[in-house]
Amino acid sequence: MDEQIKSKAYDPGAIEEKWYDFWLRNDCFRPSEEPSKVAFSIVIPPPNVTGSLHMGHALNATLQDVLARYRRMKGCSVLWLPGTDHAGIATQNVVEKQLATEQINRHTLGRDAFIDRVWTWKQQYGGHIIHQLKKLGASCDWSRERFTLDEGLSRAVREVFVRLLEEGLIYRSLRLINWCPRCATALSDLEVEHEEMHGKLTYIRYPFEDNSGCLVVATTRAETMLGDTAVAINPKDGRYVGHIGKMIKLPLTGRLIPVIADQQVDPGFGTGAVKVTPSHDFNDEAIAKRQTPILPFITVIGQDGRMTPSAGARYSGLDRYECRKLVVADLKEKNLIEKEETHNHSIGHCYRCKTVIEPLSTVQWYVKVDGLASEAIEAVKTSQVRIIPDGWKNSYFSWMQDIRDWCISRQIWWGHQIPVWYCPDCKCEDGTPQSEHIQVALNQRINGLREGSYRELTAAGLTHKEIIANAKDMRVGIAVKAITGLVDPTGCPACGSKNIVRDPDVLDTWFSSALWPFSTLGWPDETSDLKTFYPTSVLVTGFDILFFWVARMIMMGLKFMKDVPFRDVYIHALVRDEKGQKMSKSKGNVIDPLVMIDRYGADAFRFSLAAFAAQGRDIRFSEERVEGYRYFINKLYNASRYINISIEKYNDAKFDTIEAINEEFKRTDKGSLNLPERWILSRLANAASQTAKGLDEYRFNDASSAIYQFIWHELCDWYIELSKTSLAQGGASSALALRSLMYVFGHALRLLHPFMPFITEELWSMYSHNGTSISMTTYPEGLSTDQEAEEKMQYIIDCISGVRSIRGELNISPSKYLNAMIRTSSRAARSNLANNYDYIKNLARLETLEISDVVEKPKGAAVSVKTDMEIYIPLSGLFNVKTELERLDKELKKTNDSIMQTNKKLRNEDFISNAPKAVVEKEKERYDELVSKLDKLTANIKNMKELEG
RNA sequence: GGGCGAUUAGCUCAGUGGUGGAGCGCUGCCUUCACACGGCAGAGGUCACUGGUUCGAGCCCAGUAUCGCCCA
Repeated sequence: MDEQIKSKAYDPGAIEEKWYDFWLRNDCFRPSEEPSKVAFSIVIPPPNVTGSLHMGHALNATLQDVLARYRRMKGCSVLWLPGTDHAGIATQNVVEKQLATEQINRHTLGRDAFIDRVWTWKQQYGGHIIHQLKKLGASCDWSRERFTLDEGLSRAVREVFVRLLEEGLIYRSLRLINWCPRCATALSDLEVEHEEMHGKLTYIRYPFEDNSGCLVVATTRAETMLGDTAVAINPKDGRYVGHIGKMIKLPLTGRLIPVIADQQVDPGFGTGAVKVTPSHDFNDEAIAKRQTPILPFITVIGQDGRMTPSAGARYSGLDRYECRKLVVADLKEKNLIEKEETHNHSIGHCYRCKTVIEPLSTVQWYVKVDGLASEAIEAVKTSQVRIIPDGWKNSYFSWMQDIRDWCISRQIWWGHQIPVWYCPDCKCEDGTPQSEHIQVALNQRINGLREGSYRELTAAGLTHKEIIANAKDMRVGIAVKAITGLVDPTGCPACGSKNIVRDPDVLDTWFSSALWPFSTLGWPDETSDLKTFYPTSVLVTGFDILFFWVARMIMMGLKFMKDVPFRDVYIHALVRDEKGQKMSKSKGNVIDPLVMIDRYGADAFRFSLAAFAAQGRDIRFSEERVEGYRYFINKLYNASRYINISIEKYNDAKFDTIEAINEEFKRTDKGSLNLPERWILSRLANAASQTAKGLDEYRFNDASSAIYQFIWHELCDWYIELSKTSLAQGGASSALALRSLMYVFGHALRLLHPFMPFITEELWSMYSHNGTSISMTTYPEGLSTDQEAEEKMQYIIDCISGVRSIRGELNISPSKYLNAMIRTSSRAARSNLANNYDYIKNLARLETLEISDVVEKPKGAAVSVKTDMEIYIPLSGLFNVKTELERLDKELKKTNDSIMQTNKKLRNEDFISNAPKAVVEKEKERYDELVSKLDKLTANIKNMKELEG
């Protein structure tokens, strides 16, 4: 026997790596080439290349692996494609921090050198998370691993961008966007998190130009008043209508601004008069654009979050919050502050760095999404894409229905640079040279200039090359025509100039992620992978990226593949700590999956995650549960030990292979088996169908609990105990029990394999079998249940439990063997009991057992009353009659309550006439059984009382 | 402000109109021959509240309360 099996406790650490290597060596994770097999594919939600495995990834990967292994065993050609995304802002941040320790920044380094640095970093540290997935047992096809900045994926991005641009679905626009002053880039609406903050509402007096008094406006951002270009009131607000058209002399600046009317002004907010800062507030921008002519935009806060020269000399250069304090102080001094109130309002923060975002007016690239979105809505409405659980459909629809155009340009360097060039030598439509609209900031002062338009720089003597080499940033006005193409242009197609400049921005990382389900399969080439595996079968992900990613993949898939990217979307819960709080580094409540694996083994950890994965919103993760499943594994391990030990002890000849035994059972007439074997085979069939059903419906908790219940509470608690009797009998009985153990246990291992790949492989390897790996075997299906065996066995179990119950409640030691008498009037029941005589005797620990329809009630016997069975245990003098009476009384009361309940139903004519016939019949049967039980209990209590008396 | 969800045993949670479940914890007995990471037996419930629909409601509907999430 294997040395390891002699140990009483299972040690996961010792074997997991061994089996993972084994699977890789045997190519277990590659899709099968057999054309007859049904394709099943999953693309992994690409984790951030800077990331390391957290609980969310672990849950996500576990569920995918369970599905992948399950489908593989079901005979599919399974592709689970792994990879990472380049995480533009996050990765750039990491490398910039590294540079800062060397006292340099990306501008001193230059764009190309900086990008080289990021690649170097990526080779060294990136994708760490991918290797961590292996610890979890993930059965990804590593030969197909992808990265969003790979050559192939970049080609897909280029193709999509160019086509959308040519179709007019990608365009540039000057408008307010969410700007993160720390990351120094634009963000999409989704990348802004709104958070309720305590703030102050400052009431400022705005004097009329004609000295006819003041209008009081309320604001939470006093510093923006420097950029006000109007005061707005609601045209229906009687308090103010008379003021419309009057001019206000804006304090601290002296600028004259009008009082205007706008429908959207809420008369209930503040004083009902609001200041309008079109350059720094989304609502104000809308108000400004509704006016004719539109209101002026004055930008007083710059991209660095500091005040611009337009804010006035006193404030220019100040941080926006410093400036707020100074503005309020200055206004106070002039007695222009009416009051300050505390005020809660929600403020947008950068989702990466949590800096308060600043709405800024800039030119950015957008995807026009309304058309794409309506098709994507249709795909879900018609169930071309199923969202599971379908409660998420509502969120999806409501977001998609009022979706706004997607800002895709980012002012960073790490990512897919926008494939657009501009020609400074051409003219705009209005006749101005395009070079005037190309604004360049230089790294250093050259020829006396630090920045200027391309035209100014060339006028100052700079060459095109010098400009490109020293450009720190470049902003191109929307009047300038975009040049694009699938290959980089070498000159301007209109004028032939070679002096073209490339748009410096890169695309939002989610732009490339949106293409993931087809770009990873080789698109735009028509590869065989694409043909075989697209659309993918299921996407497994968390709801936090439903909009960021899932919705966008559906849009892009429909647009470019003319088909949905996946048939099913299974949305799993978020993992929280046991108090229900989000795990975060700052709270210090993060549980590291690798620590869990280290402590309890990957199998126990995976099983916990699957068992936790009920279809809900969140999971409260508890380490205790993991520990519990480690105990389960130990139980399984010891069951295997028992079987191994038994094979050695009772089978001198070489034991058959698992496959041979499976074949043998296929041919065996079930009627020839003993009851325990028939029963456990039936229960196995039940467990197999429950487990498969759970997995088919993405009910991972149901699937895992079905197999758990079967292995522990049916196989171990009952069948293994029953088998000891058979084994001890020797001969045919023993041989049959051994084979049954092997058959059932082998099936249980296969059912469990998708959840617990390591232990099942380890145990599988200890038995003789033909194939290489359990992961290459087939998933049990088509097993049949045996109703008769289940009923008969239940009767035996009730009988054994009845004896144990008496023993337990009267505190009789298991070491004491008892004498029992069973009375039942049913001949079939008596024959069932007689046929299973030894099992009952051994499991109930009986010295003698008498079965009859006319048992004389012994004096001083404890009794257990079942529906059509009474069990007597003569214990004269060994037990307290009073205790026993109490026990019976309790049972009597319970039975009585049930009778009342049932009787009430049966007396109800509406129930009899309206309920389904089967339900009524069942209820009647139940009533009869209960009454019979009550009679017996009453008789026994009477008997007992006589004894007492 | 709009929307979604939750409320079931001490705790964490399943529950699909027809006899309320699991894991952990708790109590008692037991070193029993695969496993004390174990076995056996038990205790523990106003299914948040109020109404309604139904022969029948933890489940469906309406409202209330509390908590949570998403969007603005």
